[in-house]
Amino acid sequence: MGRGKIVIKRIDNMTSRQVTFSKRRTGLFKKAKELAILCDAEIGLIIFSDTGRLYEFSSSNMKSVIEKYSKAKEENHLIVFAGSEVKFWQKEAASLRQQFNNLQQNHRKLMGEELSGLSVEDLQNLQNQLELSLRGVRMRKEQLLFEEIQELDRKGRLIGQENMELCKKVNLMRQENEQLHKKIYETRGEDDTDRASSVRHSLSITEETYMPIHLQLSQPQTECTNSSGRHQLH
Amino acid sequence: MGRGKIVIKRIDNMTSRQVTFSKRRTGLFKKAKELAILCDAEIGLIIFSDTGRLYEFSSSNMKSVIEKYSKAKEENHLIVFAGSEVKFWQKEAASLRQQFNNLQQNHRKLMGEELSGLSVEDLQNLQNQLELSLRGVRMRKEQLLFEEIQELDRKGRLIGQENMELCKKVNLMRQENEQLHKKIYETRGEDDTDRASSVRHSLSITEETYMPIHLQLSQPQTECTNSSGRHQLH
DNA sequence: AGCTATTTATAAGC
DNA sequence: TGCTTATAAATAGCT
Repeated sequence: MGRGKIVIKRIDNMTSRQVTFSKRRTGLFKKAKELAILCDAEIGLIIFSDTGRLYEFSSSNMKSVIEKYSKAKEENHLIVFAGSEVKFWQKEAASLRQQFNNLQQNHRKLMGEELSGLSVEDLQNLQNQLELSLRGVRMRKEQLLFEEIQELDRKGRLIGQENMELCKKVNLMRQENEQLHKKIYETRGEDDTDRASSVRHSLSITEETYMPIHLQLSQPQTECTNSSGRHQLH
Repeated sequence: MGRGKIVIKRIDNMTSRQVTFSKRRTGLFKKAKELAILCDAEIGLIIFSDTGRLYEFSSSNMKSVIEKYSKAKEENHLIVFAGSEVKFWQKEAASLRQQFNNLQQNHRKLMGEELSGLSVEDLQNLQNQLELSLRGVRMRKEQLLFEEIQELDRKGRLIGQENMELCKKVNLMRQENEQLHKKIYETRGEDDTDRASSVRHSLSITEETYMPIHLQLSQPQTECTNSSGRHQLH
């Protein structure tokens, strides 16, 4: 039906293939619609172009047509596609649930719950495991505490050194100040005594404040990691 | 295209509707096939007649067309039919896997593994839990052992009593025997001395064997009970 | 089912 | 992609 007769065979020319696709697709949809109306049929038509584009027509609604189709088919070769996938995931879920339950049972025992089904031997093994775990946990905790103490100690020393430096500076400055005061006293006589003494006083307070402070942290060499409440770390 | 023009509207006459359905259905299938071949398209066509009969055509295979359709669609309005079930189970499996992993992580910690990410406080909590579990397990074990000992003790006593009874019986029988021997001796004179003495000897051995045995289990009253391999209880 | 007059679809070209 | 048109194809009405 056209200017010339054609043979039904893939059209090689891409452009004319796409043109033909567009025209015939429209025609097909039109005919499908007509059939549905004329004959009261339920139709679902899905077309993927060679470029993967989806075109669809349904006299009612594609979902229901496909569902109806699946139902009509599953009597013969039951649940082809979806079924197998559903089954796979169901099995997966069941297996996971099983694993989970096993682990949970084990876990409960480790938590000291549900011990009623266990023999003395089982209980002994469980106890051994718990003692092992406990040792591991205690070791790890002590390791952490030890490291934290070391760190604090290091910081303490640094601060101490800084304090020393500051003290030295303060002393130097005090000496310098005193010499300056002397000079001022010698050049100006006695009228400025008040001011000089007040400055001196404030300096002496400063001196006290900057004296090195002894930190009460753990002793670096003796390295005792005794954390009985003395250090509130973390 | 026919002897007369028709309007696209449901055909009321059932016979001609069925005839038209048959003719146009054939035509539709033919056109669908042609489109698929000419334009390299993937087509799925599902038709239900008004009587519910299924007719289908697919250029490749209906299952794959529907699957492809579902995939293409699920981005928009999520998975049509089976897809929803699959998705449900996939979610279920994912959730279970998550739960399982969480529990496993917890479990590893209780086993004293993978402690590196924990703070001192976490470790302290873990230690407390383990100590609690350990106490529970030890208590349960001791309870079981205690019960077992009690049971053994009870059985030991029963056997001891049984032994007593047997001893009494043996003594009674021995006395009876001795009296019988006396009688025989008195009536027959001295010719049977040999036989009598031999019987007496065997009896004296038996007497020794059946003496009450002292079990060494826990002392209830004073009821000494000695089960060093001689009684295989339980 | 087959026939065929007629309508409809569409190939080719622009 | 849209329009035109000659022509192939589909099919309505009939048998």
